[in-house]
Amino acid sequence: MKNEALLKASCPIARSLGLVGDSWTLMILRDAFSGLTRFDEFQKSCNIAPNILSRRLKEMVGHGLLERVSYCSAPPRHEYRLTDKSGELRPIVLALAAWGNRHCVDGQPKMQLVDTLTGREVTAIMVDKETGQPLTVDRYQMVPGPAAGALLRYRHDYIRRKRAGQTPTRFSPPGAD
Amino acid sequence: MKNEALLKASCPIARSLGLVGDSWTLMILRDAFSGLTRFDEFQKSCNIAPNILSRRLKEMVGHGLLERVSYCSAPPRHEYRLTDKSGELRPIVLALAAWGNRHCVDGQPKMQLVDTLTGREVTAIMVDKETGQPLTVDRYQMVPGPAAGALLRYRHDYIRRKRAGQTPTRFSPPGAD
DNA sequence: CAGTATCCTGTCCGATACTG
DNA sequence: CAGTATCGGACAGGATACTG
Repeated sequence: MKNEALLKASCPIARSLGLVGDSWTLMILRDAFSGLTRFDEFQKSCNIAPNILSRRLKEMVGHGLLERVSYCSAPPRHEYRLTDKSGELRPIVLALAAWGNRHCVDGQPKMQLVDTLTGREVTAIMVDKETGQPLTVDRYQMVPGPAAGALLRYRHDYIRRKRAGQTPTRFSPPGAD
Repeated sequence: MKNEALLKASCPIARSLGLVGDSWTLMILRDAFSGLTRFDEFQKSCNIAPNILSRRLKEMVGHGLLERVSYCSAPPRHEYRLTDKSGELRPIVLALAAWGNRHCVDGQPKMQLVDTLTGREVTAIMVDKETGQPLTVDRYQMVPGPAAGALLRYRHDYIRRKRAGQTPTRFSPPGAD
């Protein structure tokens, strides 16, 4: 899937994936969340080729996921810092780690989320900020917003008909969206 | 990054990315979460080439993310259903959508998470299941677990020294992990 | 409909060498 | 250290045609 195509998509998930739907990017963010900031730290921790890392870091800076900050003038040295934008991805990456521990690891976990105040291992869940309720399928759903395009609306309608049991003719959304 | 390499990695995030660190996979899951189940539904909704979709669906079934269920015998027809494993990714994908709405969309949101009981738009946050506290950086952190390998431990130690101000020699972890 | 089979192209990536 | 430059191979992805 082309990155640029995703970035222009109408669905917010698709657009997000255009920015962070790449394994290297997420691996770099993982390291940044744990405190790494420098080129060779990322390179060795991720075990990524320097040219690839260079390209990725530039893209991420360009997308506002990292900030390139000089911390030494002679010789010139930079570090890559998280931004507010990428900082907000931290819970998502943590959730992915927890999911991986449950489903992709055999035996004991290799990394785990803890409450540093108590040392207790933490189970993270997503909740409605207002009510504190977990985001169950029956109650919480994505629906087309005010700016939704034709494809999004069509899909939502189609699914409602499908759920109602009237499996409709077939899925034939209007042109591009 | 090779998928197989990620799947064998020691870090749970890397392993998760080996399964779902691909844009098409996440796009298909997005559609599955919203209720689509059939080949042509995915194909048209994602606008993905049929051969690619076919490959992806097989991989996902092989990885336990989807289940292929026959719902009609003549002619033979199948649908792809979410599993428990992939169902647990739903909050993560929702969180990604919310992040995308905040940071990757200009103007009004195209899709939004609502409480279907009230119609109110929902802000989703990750919390500690026990305490209900949001996962702030200062209090909640990933640490090496009982089965952590050498690289994971080295990185964690290195970062602690780095945080303590004693920026140590440099990042040179032990060999593979 | 629900896919499979081919072919072709782009590009992502890894390896390596080089530089201020 | 913190990158850049170059090169070749593997593979993902798009288009298209075909089938039960």
